[in-house]
Amino acid sequence: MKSPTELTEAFRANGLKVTPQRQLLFRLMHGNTMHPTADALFSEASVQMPGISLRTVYQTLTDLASMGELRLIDVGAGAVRFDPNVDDHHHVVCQTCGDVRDVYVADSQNLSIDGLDGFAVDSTSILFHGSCARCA
Amino acid sequence: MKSPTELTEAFRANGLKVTPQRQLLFRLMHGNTMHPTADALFSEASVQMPGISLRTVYQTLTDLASMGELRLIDVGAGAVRFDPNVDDHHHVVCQTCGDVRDVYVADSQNLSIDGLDGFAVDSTSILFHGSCARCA
DNA sequence: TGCTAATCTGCATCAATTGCTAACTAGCAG
DNA sequence: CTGCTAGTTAGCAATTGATGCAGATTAGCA
Ligand SMILES: [Mn+2]
Ligand SMILES: [Mn+2]
Ligand SMILES: [Zn+2]
Ligand SMILES: [Zn+2]
Repeated sequence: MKSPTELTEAFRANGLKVTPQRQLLFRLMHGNTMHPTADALFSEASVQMPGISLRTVYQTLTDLASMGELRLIDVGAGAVRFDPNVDDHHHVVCQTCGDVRDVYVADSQNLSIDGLDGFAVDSTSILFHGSCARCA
Repeated sequence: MKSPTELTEAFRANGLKVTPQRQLLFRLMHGNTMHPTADALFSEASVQMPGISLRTVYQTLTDLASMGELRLIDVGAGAVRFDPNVDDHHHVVCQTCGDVRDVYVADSQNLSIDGLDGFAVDSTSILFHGSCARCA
């Protein structure tokens, strides 16, 4: 994800306005490695800006995602996670505490795959399920 | 997934009863490659057994899953899919029509992975997103 | 044939997300 | 610096997928 300053530019360039709510979310997401849910972000944002709406959090995250600044991660349980890391990477989720961490997989393109005939693949997501060090 | 006859045995062995509703669902799921949702199965089941409850469909599918006879597949949009194929395999989903097909990935254990330190991995799911032949 | 624990149905509830709209405001034109 | 207006926000309703619950029903055994 771009920096808050760069996002300010990018939003205005797209005819979108830069509001205090959006700037706050730019800051909360920038460099965030927690893979937070919309609701978790809403809680954090509410500390600095009481009265901000959960709806606005969803809205802004969706905007950022459609601009390619965020990725949506579905770990198969509960709410979707938002990820400012748009590099090619994958995830591991702890099935006990729900923590999500980045995983980098080399040669994920060179897998020997059977069953993709007729399919044009756009993207691949690899999700590891397990137990983190703390929950071991 | 075991055959309807074998499941009848297995259910009784576990102290579970074998009802007409369950038998119907055993039959509908056996060899089913559609990766149906609970609701899709409910529709199919309702044809042969009007009045069957969606709640019963969920219940039975959950029972089968916890007996290891079914796998739950989350394709990241809409409802969970149920899969009688419990072999080690993965999936490709058409982002247009939602169709899900089996994919077999060789050497998925031998991936060169960075970021799993401290994590004990139980399972890995690989999901390919794309466009099927019909929706191309 | 009768008993009883398990099951089924139907409805309430829940969690996550999206739809809607009146009030508000960023950002530009004058 | 003002006023306008398209875009945004807050708050609440609605939707979707799934689970909780309880009274009526039934499989399976004595
Ligand atoms: Mn990530
Ligand atoms: Mn499958
Ligand atoms: Zn953990
Ligand atoms: Zn398709």
